[in-house]
Amino acid sequence: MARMVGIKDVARQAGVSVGTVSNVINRPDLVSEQTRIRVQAAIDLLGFVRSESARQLRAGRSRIVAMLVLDMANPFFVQVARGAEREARAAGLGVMLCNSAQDPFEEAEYLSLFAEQRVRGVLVTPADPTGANLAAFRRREIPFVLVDRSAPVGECCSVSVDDVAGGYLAADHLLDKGHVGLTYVSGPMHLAQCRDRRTGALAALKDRSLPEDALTHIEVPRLDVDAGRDAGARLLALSRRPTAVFCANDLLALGVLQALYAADVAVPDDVALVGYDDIEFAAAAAVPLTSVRQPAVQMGRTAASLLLEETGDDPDTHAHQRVVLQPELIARESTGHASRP
Amino acid sequence: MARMVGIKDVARQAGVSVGTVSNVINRPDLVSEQTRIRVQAAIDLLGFVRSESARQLRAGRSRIVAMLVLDMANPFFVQVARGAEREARAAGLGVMLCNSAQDPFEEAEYLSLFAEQRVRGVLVTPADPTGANLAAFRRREIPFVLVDRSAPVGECCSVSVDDVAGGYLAADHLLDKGHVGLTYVSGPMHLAQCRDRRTGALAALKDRSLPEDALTHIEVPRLDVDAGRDAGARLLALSRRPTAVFCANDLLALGVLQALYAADVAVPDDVALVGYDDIEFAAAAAVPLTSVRQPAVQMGRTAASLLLEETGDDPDTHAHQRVVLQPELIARESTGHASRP
DNA sequence: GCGCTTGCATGAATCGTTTCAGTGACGCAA
DNA sequence: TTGCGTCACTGAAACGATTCATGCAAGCGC
Repeated sequence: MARMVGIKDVARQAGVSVGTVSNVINRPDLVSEQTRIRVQAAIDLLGFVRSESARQLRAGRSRIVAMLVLDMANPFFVQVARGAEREARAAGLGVMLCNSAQDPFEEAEYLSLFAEQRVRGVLVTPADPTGANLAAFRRREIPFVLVDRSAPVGECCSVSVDDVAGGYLAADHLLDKGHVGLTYVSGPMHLAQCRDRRTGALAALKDRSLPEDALTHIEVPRLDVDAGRDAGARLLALSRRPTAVFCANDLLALGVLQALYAADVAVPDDVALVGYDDIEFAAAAAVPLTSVRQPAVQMGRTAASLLLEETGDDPDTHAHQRVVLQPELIARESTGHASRP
Repeated sequence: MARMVGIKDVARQAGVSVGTVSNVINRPDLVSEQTRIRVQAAIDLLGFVRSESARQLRAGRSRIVAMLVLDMANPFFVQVARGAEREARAAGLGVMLCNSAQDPFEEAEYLSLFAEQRVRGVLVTPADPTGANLAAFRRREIPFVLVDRSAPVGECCSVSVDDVAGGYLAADHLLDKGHVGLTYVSGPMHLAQCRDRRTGALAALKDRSLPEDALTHIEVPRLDVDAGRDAGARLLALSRRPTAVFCANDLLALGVLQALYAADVAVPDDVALVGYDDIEFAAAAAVPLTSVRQPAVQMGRTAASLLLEETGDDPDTHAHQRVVLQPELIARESTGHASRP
């Protein structure tokens, strides 16, 4: 590979100093029109591309923000990423998207990669339940924003969706349809997500004076379609099969739906089903899925813009914020049409 | 933000020269055990993180490979990315994943970002049908590998899947089931993908001495679920509704499936349906989808390893390769069980 | 004791930018 | 003419690592 052409080569070619070339690129108003044109011509002729590493070495930080998500196989996170990416790119920053796959070790690896890269900041949905990775990261003083998690106190910015409200919406909708009990299918309860949605569902029961045990609970170890199929099988094996099911996530719901279909249990006539996230595939399921929509794109956008503010030119005006967005119920066929007494 | 601690600070703290610190980090065997320990202690004490920009400024290239995919909302590409990521990370390289969203302009933006970053290389599924973006990129002499496309000649490496074979598999399977004609639902025919799969389907017809017009064709502008729904509506409106449908992509197939379901057309009894890619949601559809599986993860892995070879320590031993992987048919319920006469 | 090798450590040069104090040249007012 | 300000440009220092020629000391054989 031939030696890279640098700013010096351009300067020689155009017959000016390196400083002038730099000015043409970064502050063209300081340069006379005629020199500007000459330098620009030299740049084009030589095919000069400025070295980002050199400029960030000087600047002390890079023009990249990193994003670390839990599960790229879940379209929900892809949406969040899309929102964040759009916002960051509008501000002229590159986005480095990475997948921790819920593995705290991978997460740690990536965080130290980001530290070495001196990224501008990080958008992260933490995978490590102990918080040790983030604590270590905080020491490096690289700004980060929690995504889809709410921050403990005012230690950092966070953007999340009100999961209690979402759980309430889902349960309330099912109760509206006339069901008097429901089953909650969730992932591990050490996830705040899963806990909060259950809390919301319980609140909906309480508001109708239904007892707490009107909510049965099936817990599976992961939040994907396979786990949903297992949950479906367990549902079908219950002595009293529920008439209403609320899943902590659309992937689970799709798995449950498939298990029910395979067992010839009709949705929504025999069992009504509600998912969570409103991913595209929820609407596209053979029985379109009622789901709690999270403003995923907006979450990504907001997170990115908080990060941009925190890492902006006057950093001290920034106060950490805790943004909580509201979910919305999207009713579709999986919870049926008529209400039953 | 306090000044970053640099290698000089570590050197002072440990009472050695900067060169020695660098050696401790990069070639520990050149340093005596006792100095090594002392330096390591200083590193830990000060929380030193080496600056990647400085080292890549010296080294002339970065330790990041970029990956630019067409559509991150398609789980197929997410799988490919996962394979590539795993391979690259095993070699100690970071992966920067970006989404061109099929927009040639976005693609160009990203490619110049990569050039400025002096990335080690790029894995790319091109979005620009004219090839102008890549041609411009080639001039910068940054190695790249085409993913899910086959390279024109020996100009660069490429990894793709044999789409003609895939189309053949799909059509052959439907014909096996007793159908004597089929409809092909595809995206824009300027995509090689869509063309080749059709070619394969035609070959299958020919092998059974069926006429070419036994294949009808519905073309939609994009390859997503929405477009699939449209295609489904158009299918239903046909005067002679087909008994077998082959979609160029699972997203299309899911859309078609949903449209059929909404119109009370039974799958597979009234219409048999085959998708392409075998994404997770294909198996999870209410009628599990027969699909042509592409070895997505392997494609990513292979592409990454070709890139690693090309950018390795002795580059001249590298000859561009054109790897073509074979697809596989996964039969599920959407094409039914029994054969019909 | 001398020359030789070996093992460790040093410190300056280097990578490609940005930035900033300085240098001329020029016009204008005193 | 001198002094001053403005404009366009220059050239060198800095950023933080890696690398390499060099130095120094100790060990070894003769």
